Amino acid sequence: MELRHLRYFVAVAEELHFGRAAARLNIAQPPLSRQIRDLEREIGVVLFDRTTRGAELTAAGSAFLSEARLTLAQAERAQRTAQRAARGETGRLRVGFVEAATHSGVLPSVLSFFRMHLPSIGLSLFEMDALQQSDALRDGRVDVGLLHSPPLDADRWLRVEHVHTDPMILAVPDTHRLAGRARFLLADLSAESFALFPRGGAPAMYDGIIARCRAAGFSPRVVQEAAGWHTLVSLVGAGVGVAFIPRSLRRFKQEGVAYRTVQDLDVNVDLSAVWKRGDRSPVRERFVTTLRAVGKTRPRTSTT
Amino acid sequence: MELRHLRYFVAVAEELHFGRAAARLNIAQPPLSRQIRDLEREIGVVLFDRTTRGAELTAAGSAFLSEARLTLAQAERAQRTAQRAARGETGRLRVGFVEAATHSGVLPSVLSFFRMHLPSIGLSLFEMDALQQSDALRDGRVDVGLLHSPPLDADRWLRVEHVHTDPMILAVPDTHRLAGRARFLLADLSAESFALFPRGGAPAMYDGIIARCRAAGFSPRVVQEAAGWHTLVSLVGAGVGVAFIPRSLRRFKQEGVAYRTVQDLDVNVDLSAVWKRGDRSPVRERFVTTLRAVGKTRPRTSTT
DNA sequence: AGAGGGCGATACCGGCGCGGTATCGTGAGC
DNA sequence: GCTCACGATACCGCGCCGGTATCGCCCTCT
Repeated sequence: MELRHLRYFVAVAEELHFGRAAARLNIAQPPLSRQIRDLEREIGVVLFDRTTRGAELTAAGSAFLSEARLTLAQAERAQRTAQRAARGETGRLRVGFVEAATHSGVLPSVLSFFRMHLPSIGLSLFEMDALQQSDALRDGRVDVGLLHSPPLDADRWLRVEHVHTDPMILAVPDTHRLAGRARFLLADLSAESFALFPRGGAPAMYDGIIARCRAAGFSPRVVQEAAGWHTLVSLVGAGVGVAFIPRSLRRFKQEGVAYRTVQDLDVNVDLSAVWKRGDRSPVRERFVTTLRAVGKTRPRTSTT
Repeated sequence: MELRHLRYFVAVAEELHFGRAAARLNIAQPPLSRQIRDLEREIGVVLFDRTTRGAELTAAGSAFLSEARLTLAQAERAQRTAQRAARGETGRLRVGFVEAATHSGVLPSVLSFFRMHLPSIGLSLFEMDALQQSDALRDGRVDVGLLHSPPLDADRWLRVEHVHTDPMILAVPDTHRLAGRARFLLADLSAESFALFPRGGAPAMYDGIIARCRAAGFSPRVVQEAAGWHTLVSLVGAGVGVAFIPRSLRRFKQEGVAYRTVQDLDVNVDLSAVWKRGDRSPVRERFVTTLRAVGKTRPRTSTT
């Protein structure tokens, strides 16, 4: 039995007339008669009572008709589903992301876009640091990662695309002498205590900060390491010292903490998407495309 | 797209290996590769990533797989449904019947048999007299009728099959002189008042009764006509007179009514099934077959 | 009652497509 | 670097689908 038989059968069942059905199917009447006969022989059931003025459904034919319609509809749906999946309009995507993907507004924007325009895509979100993302990508536990700086061997097996940039600013206790000054330079921080993220999470950014400080004539005294930007801000609020944080965190108001721009810092917090080389998943491509569009529009709203 | 494509696709998706899938399908590998390629071209979607060690599903292929399985299952179900309908194991049957079909036990037996062995057949029951059944059959409102005597023109367009026979007995008020006698003859009723069913409902039976009475030397004095055996019994209970009823109604105990056998009455209440000539409905055939079987076994329990 | 028309079935033919064999291209593993 | 395994490609033959011509039947109309 083939779908052709079902299509022909439904046509005859609807017309109750072999000639008209054949015309509708753009074939001649004799082949149609033969196909119906073959169908009847194959399933071993007489589907039509042939009369001299047309054809009428037998009880079995009637039962078969509704099931045949369902089958054709299901075949149609199968085709459409595959096409939608190929266009990345349906499916599932597992995303690993660092905290900054959230408060930079990038991830929330993408999520709301997907919920709005691609509701039949299921997004699974996993907050993890850069190393965890690397492992998860390798093991196939996530399809795409959002992190600050890609692993060192990224070129070998990953594709990386820069998505978003946030300038670094300084968080200081609001009782701190610098909180009272409108503008100051990196060199003014030479005597401060710093809370800083561990180098492993984003080596390039870490090294960039250290290099700028050395250029300003000092080596920062790190009194506390902590992963997570919010944690750093909390440490500043607790009086541990000052901390470099992405500018988008300014929206996070913390008791006892003021945010200040360091004029000559010139270090950025980058956000990049990474995925396996050769991954042609349309949903992943759709996700990255959306990230790209969001990265273009986001900065105006999130960094002002 | 044909079911063949889906069958082949599912095989490859399950084996993830064109060669093994081809072996399972009992075809060679190259035609299989071509069919899959044709399928991909037709729906415009790449379903497999071919590698040198086999094949793996793309995201779209994965989405297509489950839908393709559903389609094949639905096609299978369509076929089985038609076959079951052809064997009369599923479908709907509309039955017209006279009251006696119920209390003779014939209809209840068939109903319980269907409920037990053919639960997926829907039976619709319509109590109606012989004339109504004739019209309903003609209009296609019912598929089969159960009545006492078929319409006069039955041979032209109906098939009739005798199903059940019940001897006629007499219902008398229990205060009646005859109620005290163990045995009596038809001639003993010559002076009685009779409640009788209208001739239209069962002409043959009516005429039979009249003829037997005349043969016994009298013409019955009908004081009340009424359709429905239960109604006749009620009239007897009300003292209107005596009435001929089918023996199976003895089970119906009515205040003030006694049932007696008239030794030389020898009139039967027949029950016949009727349906349209040329109706090949398997469910109807199944119904009549069951009636036949029940008619064989019923008499022992219902008429004793 | 006979002729005609409409319908599905049958007979037969031609071309396409399915499935076959032979072979190639390629990537992985020893 | 050779070999092996796998899918792709090339080409062929036959079966099946769809075509035209025609038949047989039954209903209708005159």
